[in-house]
Order: sequence, then C-alpha cells, then structure tokens
Amino acid sequence: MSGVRGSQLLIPTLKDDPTDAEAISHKLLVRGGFIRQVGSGLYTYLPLGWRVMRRIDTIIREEMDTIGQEMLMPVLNPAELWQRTGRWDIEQLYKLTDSSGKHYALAMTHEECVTFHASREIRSYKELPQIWYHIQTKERDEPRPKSGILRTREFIMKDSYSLDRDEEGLEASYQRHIEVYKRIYDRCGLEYWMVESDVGMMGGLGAHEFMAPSSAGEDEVALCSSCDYAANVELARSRPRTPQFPERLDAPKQIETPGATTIEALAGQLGIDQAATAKAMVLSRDGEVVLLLVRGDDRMHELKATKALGGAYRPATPEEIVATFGAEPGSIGPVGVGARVIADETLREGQYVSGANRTGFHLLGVEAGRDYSPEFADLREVRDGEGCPDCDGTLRVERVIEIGNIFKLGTKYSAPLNATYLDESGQSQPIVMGSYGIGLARIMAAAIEQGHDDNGMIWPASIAPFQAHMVVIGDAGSEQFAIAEELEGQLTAGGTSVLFDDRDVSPGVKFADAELIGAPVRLTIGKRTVSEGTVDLQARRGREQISTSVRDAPERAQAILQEGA
RNA sequence: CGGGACGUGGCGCAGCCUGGUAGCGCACCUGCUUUGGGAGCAGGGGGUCGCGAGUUCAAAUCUCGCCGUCCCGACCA
Repeated sequence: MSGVRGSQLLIPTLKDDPTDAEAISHKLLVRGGFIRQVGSGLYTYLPLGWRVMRRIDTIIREEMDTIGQEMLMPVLNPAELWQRTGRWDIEQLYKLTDSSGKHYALAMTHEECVTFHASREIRSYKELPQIWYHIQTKERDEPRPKSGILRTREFIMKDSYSLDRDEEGLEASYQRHIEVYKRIYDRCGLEYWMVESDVGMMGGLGAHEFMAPSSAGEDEVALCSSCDYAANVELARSRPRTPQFPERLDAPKQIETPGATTIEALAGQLGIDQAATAKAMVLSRDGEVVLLLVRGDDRMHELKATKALGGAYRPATPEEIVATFGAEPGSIGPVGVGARVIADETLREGQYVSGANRTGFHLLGVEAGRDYSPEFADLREVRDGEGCPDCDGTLRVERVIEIGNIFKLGTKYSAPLNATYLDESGQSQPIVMGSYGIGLARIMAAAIEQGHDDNGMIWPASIAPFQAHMVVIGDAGSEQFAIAEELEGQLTAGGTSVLFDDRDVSPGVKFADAELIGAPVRLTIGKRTVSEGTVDLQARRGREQISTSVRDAPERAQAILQEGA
C-alpha cells in the first residue's frame, strides 16, 4: 500500500466561493474539489468527495453487519408494488413508463421491495427475526433541492428493515438499531442527539431521528437542560408560563375594542397579559371552515395543526370568515359558533379574552367547557427557554441536520403486501416491521458544518479523504522527495492514508489546498527540515506547527490522528 | 406551487440604466527565472453575452415569451 500522489489526483480547488452556495458545507465541498453540480439537486462526487463517502459507507457497513445482512435491491420498481401500498400517488415518487407501456417507480425507499421479498421468502416464525439492509441510490422528485448535498433529488442511503413476529420483537430490533446508529455516528466523529420524531402521515407506532446540530439544518429540536427529554419541535411539548389572569367572571362580558385586531393591540388596549388572551385562526379544510385557538402569546405550529385537522388546510378567506362568524377577522372567537373548534391544551384551564364574533368587540372571561366546548389538541409551537414537560428543567431549541431516522412501521406494509408467517399454532400472522435510514451525504455535510474554520474543512480522522497530507517542497529526485517517500511508506504501512502532494505548484498553493481539503494531520518536508533532519507536523484543528525528527514523525502523526477521532 | 434574485470564456465579476459588435482578475498554454504561505516577466489561446421572437440601420444592452440555477415560503414517505 502506498499513498496517493497529488500530481495523479484530480484536485480542482477553487479560490472563490461558488455564487450559488449558501451553506458552509456546500461552499467548501465545491471549493475543495469534492463535488460538482450536474443539475438542480444532482451532484457528482469527485475523487476526494467519493473517498469520504466510501469511508462513511465502510463504517456503516461494518456496524450494520453486526446486526443485519446486506443485500441489494433495484432502484427501478414495478408500479404494482407501490399501488398496493397506496404510495404510488406520492408526488415525490418518480414514475416512468418503459417502451412496452409498463409503469415503474424509481424507489425513494424500499419498504415495498423488502416486504415483497418477505412475503415470498418468510414462511415460519422460526425464520424471524430478520434484519436486511442495503446501501443504494434513492430518487425523490424534491420540490426544492437545497444546501448542496443536504437535500438532493438523488442520494445514497443506507436503509434497513426489521422483520419480527410481534411488537416485542420489533422493540428489540429497534433497540439494536439505536445502538448501532450511535456507534456509527460516534465513529464518524459527529455531535448528535437522538430525538422523538413525528411518524409522518404513514402512521406507525413511533419514530426517532438522529440530529446533528448545525445552523444549516432544516429541522429544530427541543432539548432539556436537565433530563433526557429531546424531541423534534414538530411534536415537542413544553410547560408554558402561567398567564396573569384578570379577575374571574361568572359569565363572559362583552366589551368594545375598537381597532384591536391583533393580540398585541388587544392586550395593550385592555392592559392585560397577552397570555391571557385566546388567538383565533380560521382555516379551511376540504371546504369546511374550522376555528383553531391558541394562547395569545403562542404561535400555532403548522404540522401540529395539520395533524389535528386530519390533513392539509389553507387559511380561510375574509369572505368565508364573515359568512361563518358574522364578524371580521380580528374579532373572531369560539363562543356560540356553529363551526368545528379546536383549542390548544393550554386553554383547558383559565379564562381568556377572545373575539365576540361582532366586529370591534371582544369577550372577557371566556372559559372552555363552560362557554364553549372545543376539541383539544397540541397546537402550539415550543419556544426556547420554556419549561421541560418531564422535569423542572428548561428547554432549548436547536437547529439540526437530520442524519438518520428510525420508524416502527408495524404492519403498515406487511398487511397490504401479504407478508405473513405461521405461528406455533399454525395461524397466519402479519410480519411486524421497522425501517431505518441513514443518508451518507448528510453525514458528510454535517461533519463539515461541525468541523471547519476560515481556511477550510477539518475532518475527523475516521472519514477524512486522507488522514495525512504531505506537503513536499522540492522536485522528484531531491533529498526532500526521498525523505518524503520514506515517510510515506512508514505511514501507509501503519494504516494511515496519505496524500503525497508532489504537484508542481508553489508551496503557498499546497498549504492553502491542504487546509481547504482538511486532512487531520499535515507533514511538511522542505529543504530546511531536511538540513535539520526534521519534519514539520501540524494538526489541522487549530494547533501550532511542531518540528519533529524524521524518525519520530510517523508515530507523532499517529498520535494526532488518535486524538482526532 | 407562491415570492425574490441571478444567467456575459473554466471560476469570480464589470459592461446593460443612456443600443454602435465584449472587458477585468484568477485559471489555462509556451519560454525563462523562481520554490516554506495562493510567484515574477514576456508571449499566447479561449466567449454566436442561457434560448427564441420582436423593436432598430445596429441588441450583451430595449420589449415579450421560454429555459436554467439559487434564496425565502409551501412541501419533505
């Protein structure tokens, strides 16, 4: 084994940030010559980028092999499989027709395919449990690819599927995945959290996500400072502060509130706490007008509202509002209305100011249960600094990149695709399934988002494209070159991957590229070090350059790599 | 799908408002010098200005349409 020569490697680094890149990982990957864009949401991994992907791939494979069996399923799937599970109509699913008129889907994930195989190959409880996985290209017609490789239309995913006889078995497979996932992310040198997540429209029995903190992320999670509560804000709960209620009333009292059409104006005019008001939002779901209420100081969370309503909605038009409530927006409330009313859980107790359904008027002392009878649901968005729902701690809200997810599917797929087994008594039972995904490129991007400085990337040793970057100042045939080759041999013999930069460019270019590419350790061999019998060694992560003897250099380089994950 | 921006040698940009046939930096090629922080000098190559119509004697520049890319939002099994 030997290192890779810089003169033989495609290293198309750029001095300037690409115009259309926003995320740091996107900028650095393009600048460092790791990726190039082919079209919207479509990227080529150049040699440097692909080296990183392969190292991530290897880590995932090594860990997954401890619990599952690797296989490979096709990207192209017959339409029928997707029609049977009802997923054929998903907009993000690419559909195509072959020359004979048959319809196909480009798989966005492989529940259908796995379940198809399970239905044909699994006969008996004696063959369960199973965990099958593959690492393969996924296709999704993303409405809006973004942030470089963070959201693309084609990407490589490790997806695994557990087959169990019952929920107890599923729970065990789920736990085994959690342990394996933690080892994978630990080995990749990422900071991450496991959080409760929404099961999505596919139902299911529960789900978690693995989230890497980064400002480039698309999701937000709520984390408790003192216990292990951690949840995606899509379903996070919290203890809101207690409002300062005005004096209790035996019945609602109508008051004139001219021009007070916002909570801020209303609370200001009445001189009360915004949290002592109820904010009304009028929505339309399938043409039905529905009134949603949250506390005045809260914001409605759109996904929570969607779940409460049972599907997609739109804001009602002013005409619909006037027709339904007999008053204009800004004076709408729940008392005496014919429409469906859904109130946030915070409104169960206490008396709130709400619209009177008479333009320019509000009601004081409105009480759920007494004055109106809503459905209750969790509708409010959790905010940074609120109390933890499980303990006395405080929640903080952090932006994150989703680097993996795990779902308890139950029989969602096995039922429609007839994946069953015979139990001890000869009864046919549906297989209980789980599905588990990791996006390789997300790991790569998250590692950069979490490890970079002004000069470039700072890779964890475990997934770096090269672990050691040798800057050789001198031509082939020089004394520097000979010493560098000797060091290269020792490093590679010790299992270290080496980029031997022998390019015919100035030293400044080599140093700049070394920092951009971000190998965790850099060795510099020049005339000066040769005359002293030394090598200059530098850890990429903010460390001073040290001078060491040629003999000690490999060992000291190894030591730096050990520290760097 | 709604909103915004952009599209000019490989990359980053200027020129457009006020029409007159394209320029700068980097990169690239050749030669010489240089070699511990994105080298110097000299010479050189490369662009039907995203595409299509229109206005005009004349369009990178004005008008209309389309396409592409990015950003915000919606969406994200």
